[in-house]
Amino acid sequence: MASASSTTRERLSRETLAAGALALADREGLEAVTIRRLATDKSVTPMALYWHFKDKDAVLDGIAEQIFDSVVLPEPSTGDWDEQLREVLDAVLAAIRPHPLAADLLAPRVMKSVAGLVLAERVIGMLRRAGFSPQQASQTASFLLCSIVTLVTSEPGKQTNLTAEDQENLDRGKRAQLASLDPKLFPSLLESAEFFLYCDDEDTYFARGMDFLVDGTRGVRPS
Amino acid sequence: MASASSTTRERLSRETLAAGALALADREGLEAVTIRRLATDKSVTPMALYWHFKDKDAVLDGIAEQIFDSVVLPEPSTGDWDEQLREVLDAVLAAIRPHPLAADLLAPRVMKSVAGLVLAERVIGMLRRAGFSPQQASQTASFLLCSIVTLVTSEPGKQTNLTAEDQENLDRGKRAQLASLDPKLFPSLLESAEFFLYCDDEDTYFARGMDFLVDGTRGVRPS
DNA sequence: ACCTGAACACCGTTCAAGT
DNA sequence: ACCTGAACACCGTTCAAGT
Repeated sequence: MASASSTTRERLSRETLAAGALALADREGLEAVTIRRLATDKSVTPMALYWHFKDKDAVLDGIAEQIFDSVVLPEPSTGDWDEQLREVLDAVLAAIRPHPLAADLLAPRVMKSVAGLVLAERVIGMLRRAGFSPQQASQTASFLLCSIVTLVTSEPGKQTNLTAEDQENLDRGKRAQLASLDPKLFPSLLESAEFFLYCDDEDTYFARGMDFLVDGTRGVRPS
Repeated sequence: MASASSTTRERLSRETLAAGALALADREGLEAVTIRRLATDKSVTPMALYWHFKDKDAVLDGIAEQIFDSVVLPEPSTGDWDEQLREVLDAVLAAIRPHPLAADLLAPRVMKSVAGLVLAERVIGMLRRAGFSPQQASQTASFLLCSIVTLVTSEPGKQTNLTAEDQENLDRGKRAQLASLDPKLFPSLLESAEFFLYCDDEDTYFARGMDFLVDGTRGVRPS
């Protein structure tokens, strides 16, 4: 009977659809996230999604929301303001790192999920207590989130979702293009050529990024 | 006769098409930049564009190239490395600021135009002389460019291209959403609410952003 | 060299209708 | 409440053909 069929489709829900969308983005990139693709993946008609989401942008909101939900904010510590900032930024980075292909959705959507709001409140509050004005605090907080996204999305070698051989071909092409440059005109570029293609130590890459952000924040801190 | 007609179409060229594409992006955003739209704007068939550009991505490359071309790099000065860095970053910012709706194209395309390569060489060279390793120099340079783009694209109130009234409606909605938050839970967010919607002084906003970037770079500088 | 015409395989979305 | 069918207005792109 129908109930025994292994292909019976379970009911759709906002949550399972959003989870499917995030998984798809992680595997194939944001361009692959389309209403029609999502529908066929769930063996359903495209229009079925419109019951659960207002439009495609709401689906993307759902992806972002899941990532914000995965941020585990540390307990407020007793350290200096810059140590506390570092701990929170580390938590955000940890949540975003698994999703380099979806991270671009986050910055414009902080205010559209409660987890995003909680995160923003946390960072802005910390900056306020560190002496920032409301305006500076909100601007700095938003810049910090954007920067973490930038670190994740522009890590050398991580911006793509190709097969190993396609990746190799693309790398070979870039290497050739760089190698064809005049060494008199582009000495530093040629010297660093390899490091545009891959990142040999991700952890120190991100650690340095975090150092940069905390130092930068210290630099613009009033008085 | 036809030669006297004011509507005679002049010959297409890669340059005029790319200029039209940039102007369109500036006016209506990147989503408006489509092969078909560009074609009808130039009173031509969509397929005509494929003579001048390999595909749509090449059109976007053309937009990015124009912005990179508009960067006027300062003469190498005799100041400290951080002063020189600041001067170059200011030049990049000045070139990107007029194009908030197209700026997202830049970061992945630095290596695809000569102006981009020249810019990258300049920054990486400066960082090398300041003591950065080739790897750190290239990573920092790429992060700096991304950050300038971030400053421009995420300036409060500038992420959109709506009519004045649509903008007001949207702002009213956001204000209402923020105002509905629990003041016990989101005190700092409510305090800064206005500053998510507009930026009262763009110049100091950008100046502080540049301070942040130079201080951050100082912070991660070796030894 | 430069452009057109017709066609294909995709999109998001609306609206009425089914259960 | 939840999903389908048919239709519309868009995309990018290929391929053969015109001048």
